[in-house]
Amino acid sequence: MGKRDGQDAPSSGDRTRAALIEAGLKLFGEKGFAATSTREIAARANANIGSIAYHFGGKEKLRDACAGHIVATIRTIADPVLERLPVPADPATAEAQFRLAAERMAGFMIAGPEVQDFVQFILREVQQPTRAFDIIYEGLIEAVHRRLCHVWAAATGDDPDSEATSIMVFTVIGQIVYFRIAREVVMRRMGWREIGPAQARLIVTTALDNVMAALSARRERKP
Amino acid sequence: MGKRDGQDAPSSGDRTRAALIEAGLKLFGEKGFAATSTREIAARANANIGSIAYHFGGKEKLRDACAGHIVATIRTIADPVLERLPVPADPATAEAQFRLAAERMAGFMIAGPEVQDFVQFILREVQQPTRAFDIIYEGLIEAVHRRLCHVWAAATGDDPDSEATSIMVFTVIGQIVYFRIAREVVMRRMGWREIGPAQARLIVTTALDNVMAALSARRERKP
DNA sequence: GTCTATAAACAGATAGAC
DNA sequence: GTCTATCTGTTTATAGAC
Repeated sequence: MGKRDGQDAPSSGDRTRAALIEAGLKLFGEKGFAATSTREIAARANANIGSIAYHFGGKEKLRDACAGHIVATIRTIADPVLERLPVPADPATAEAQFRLAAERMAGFMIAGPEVQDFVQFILREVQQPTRAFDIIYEGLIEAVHRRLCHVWAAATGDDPDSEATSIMVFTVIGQIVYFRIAREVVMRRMGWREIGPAQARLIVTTALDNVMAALSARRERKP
Repeated sequence: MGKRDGQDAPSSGDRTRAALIEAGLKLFGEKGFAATSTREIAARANANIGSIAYHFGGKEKLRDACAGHIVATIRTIADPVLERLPVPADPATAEAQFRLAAERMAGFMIAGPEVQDFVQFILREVQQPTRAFDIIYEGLIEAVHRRLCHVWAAATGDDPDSEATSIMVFTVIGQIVYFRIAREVVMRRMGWREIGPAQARLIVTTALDNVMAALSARRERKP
């Protein structure tokens, strides 16, 4: 049943299971958990209502499974750079790596439509945490933030575990995440009909200018 | 009936109406619109279920009324500085005013428990706009952002209506708003049990350092 | 494993007594 | 204006046929 390793041909049950997770992810992210009915999820997954109880044991446990799927998918891609790549000792190299990481995160958050479902699901959990939040926090958010703290510290000479460094990194993340959360506000105020590549570039450039200005200021203060 | 001016003693109907708005504001902000039942709202307001239909015409229109109440309440306090106070021509004064505005906004967003219900309600609308979002955007968000753009422009010499200025101001707002939205993430990562005055001070100081560094960098580039 | 039928609880809206 | 009773539809969960 696809439980021994990832090489078996997916069984019918596995396919239904995956379709339910995908549908749940999309709908929970789009409309919220309470506003999404199990009927709607089953319909989108081309499955029946009973299958949610059969495969997961209920609506809430489907949400947990969605969180697990997000963590597993992203870590498959990100683990090499998140856990194994050494933090550069040279400040200039660390700065370049921090810049690159911020750019990647911005691309992920603002533009990339492939992972839009992931981002919306995560943001809802961040704003209103459930058990699914624990899964995402422990499996993803903490690792990303910790990594960024160490790279930032290598670039500035600060202590990677200090409160100041942690908060500083959060302000960087905040600048990026805000444009996803307040997407509608930004579009309306700017008169944009979408946040496409051109708009994302302006946003990322501005945010990175801020980050680099803060980084320089911090380095000058402590030379 | 309290419709002629604001000086009449509030009638029984007015009191029920106000209690329903307050309860709706709180519950919609806390749990979300879909997850909140009209029965729950009526119970919290010490009113009956029928009163929501009678006073507002339904659950959705109660949400609109909540948005209207937020706009009216905040503008009563903020209008003098938002609309009537002239933008300072002197860059140094403008900078000080921008700094003060950012501090106020941070206090409002992060600490102030009096308006916590307002903030949570607004953030939900921002993330998933309904008709209530239109009310808040047009009555509040646009005015605040426009004002900040003009003060920023006076401090830097930039064009207040340029895209660059608008986005720059959004990155400032984003740094502050993020700590409210991702409150749980920050608390968990920092090992904080609350974001009280001491924590808020650290956050605001860090964010303002960033803003001031960006402002200086921008001014040096264009002297 | 899939799918249908149904149970039991709950939703929002409304009619009508007071 | 308040409050109760009730209508109509929807919700999740489950039992059981296939």
